[in-house]
Amino acid sequence: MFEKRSYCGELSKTDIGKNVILAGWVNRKRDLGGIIFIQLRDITGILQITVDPVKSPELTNILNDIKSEYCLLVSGAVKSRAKEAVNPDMMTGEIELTATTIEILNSSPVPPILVDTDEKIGEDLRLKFRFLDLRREEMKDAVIKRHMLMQSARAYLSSKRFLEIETPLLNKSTPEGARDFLVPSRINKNMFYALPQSPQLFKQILMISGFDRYFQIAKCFRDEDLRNDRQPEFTQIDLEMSFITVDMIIEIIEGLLKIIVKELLGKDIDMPFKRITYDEAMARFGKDAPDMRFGMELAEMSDIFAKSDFKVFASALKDGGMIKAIVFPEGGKISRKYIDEYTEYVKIFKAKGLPYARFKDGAFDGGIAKFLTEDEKNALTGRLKLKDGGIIFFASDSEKIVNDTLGNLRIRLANDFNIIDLNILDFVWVTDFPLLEYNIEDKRYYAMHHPFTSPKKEHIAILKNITPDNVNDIKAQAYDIVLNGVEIGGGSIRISSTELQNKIFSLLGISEEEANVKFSFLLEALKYGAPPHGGLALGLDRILMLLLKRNSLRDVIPFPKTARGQCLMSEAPSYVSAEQLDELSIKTV
RNA sequence: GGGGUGUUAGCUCAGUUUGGUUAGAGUGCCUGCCUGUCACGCAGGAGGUCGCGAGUUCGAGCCUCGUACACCCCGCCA
Repeated sequence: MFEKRSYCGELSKTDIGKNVILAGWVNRKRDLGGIIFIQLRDITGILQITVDPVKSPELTNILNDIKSEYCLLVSGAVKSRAKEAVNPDMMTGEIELTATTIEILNSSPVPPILVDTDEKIGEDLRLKFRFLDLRREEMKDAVIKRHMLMQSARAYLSSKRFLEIETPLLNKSTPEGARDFLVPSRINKNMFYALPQSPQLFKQILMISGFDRYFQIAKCFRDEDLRNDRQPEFTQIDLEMSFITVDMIIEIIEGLLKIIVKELLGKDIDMPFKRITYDEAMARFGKDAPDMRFGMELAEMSDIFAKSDFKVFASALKDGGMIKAIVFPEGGKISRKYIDEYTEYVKIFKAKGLPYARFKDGAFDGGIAKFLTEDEKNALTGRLKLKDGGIIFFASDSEKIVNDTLGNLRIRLANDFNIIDLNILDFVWVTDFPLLEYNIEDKRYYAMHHPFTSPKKEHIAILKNITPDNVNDIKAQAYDIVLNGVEIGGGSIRISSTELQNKIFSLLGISEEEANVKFSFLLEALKYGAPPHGGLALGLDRILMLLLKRNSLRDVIPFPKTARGQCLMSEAPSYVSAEQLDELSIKTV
């Protein structure tokens, strides 16, 4: 029977008259008394099965038993529907199957969540009963699109001479970066493997080994707190190339993203993508992942208010801070209630307040308008290209707080007033990231990307005289790819010289000894004719989330974790037996 | 580590300015009727530890405190 199975969603008018066998689940059953309809669902779609108890009395008993989510094997003839019975909203709405036999392959209790519903089901329930949730159209679509994405990435990269090579999941722990998930070694008492945060070191080794183009659809693990766009285990399309330039990498990735978008959405996207430097992104959008689908850019105001008597501005400047502003054009929509809400909102980013002023009938009004001098008003009007009805929001504080405040407020306003065209796919490269950043509390430098990132050639010289003040002038050959304001990937040209690598380690406060303990195999390998190389990793889950317009990574991962890192279905993580712990020489507290 | 929102029937939610008799709706489920439905329809019915634990009160779904879980945000995520 199963050998000759047809699929519900693949039958059409051309199959009319054929006898077919279908296997699937009961989506809905409609018992009209004299006639019974069963919507049968399989991976491809839904087909209506009709049964006439008068003509098929032998099916009557079985029909009484059949309920939602029963698993059935049905045989019968494909028939065209009468004109008035056609359902235009259904893919198979012109045909139906008149059942001659129905076998119940398995029954089902009343499902706790309805598969065929548009109603929003609580996420905890969906995760607990994921096997039912995955039967829902939305999830099924995500899983299928995920497959399509992976297949088209494999085909494309293979065609560009990339080899798919696996790297170990059981790795050495490296304290730099995110927290590692640790795996105890039974054979080596008191020792631990770490699950990879990314295959970074191994893919560089592969370059040195001469596999000059590598890719992997790689599972990565980071033991950090979760968000709607962050899971403890996630998937990267990871790649690395030898003998390349930043432009070459960018071109290959643009080609990859283009075919992915074409495959999943049937859309053509324009190439090449926009490019913006990190410094410009921070200046204009306040974020290193700018959402450029709308305006309302941040404007520098420090010079205009250099002599301001307004205490908030004056003290911010005196403390070495800055002043920026954004304009929301439809200020009339911003009621007192919104102002209060946003004033509260920006406190999240450590802003002390949210100064604002309205521009109406050629004059400033409300908020801090009364503190503005004529010169300041004129300068504001010009720089912000103020139009009637606009409202200006200011931030004055340290650069970080100012950018965080206005960068996030800008997005918040755009969302609250629906000014973003959600059909746009806005890809942008962010280039020239700083190589290092200085942490005031720890009084040391940290790698912005990772310690193997190459500085721009022309900036290597500055490394000798690095200070917390000029650290930002040293740019890396590092780049992120951003889609609609979300980072979907990043990479860099790597350091291929032992000498430079050691120099960077010393700047990062990693002693030669320490570096040898942590990265000995890479440092050793670099000596043996390491080719210039670089690469990038794309967040597969995030790309899928954005392309399918889902709000969370959990909606594009078949079996995701909750915000506390638990799997509500399998109930991982869990306690383990004393015997297991004994074997590993581990004591719990 | 910190902040916010939520938790009431299987599911999605309402629950009244201000605490007051027997906690409601839609849907699902069960029973009956129904030969062209497609969110079938009609009639009837069952279904509740108001997350959990304390407290205030004559009286708590509602107020207070604690706690668990889910989601969102800050920190964190080279």
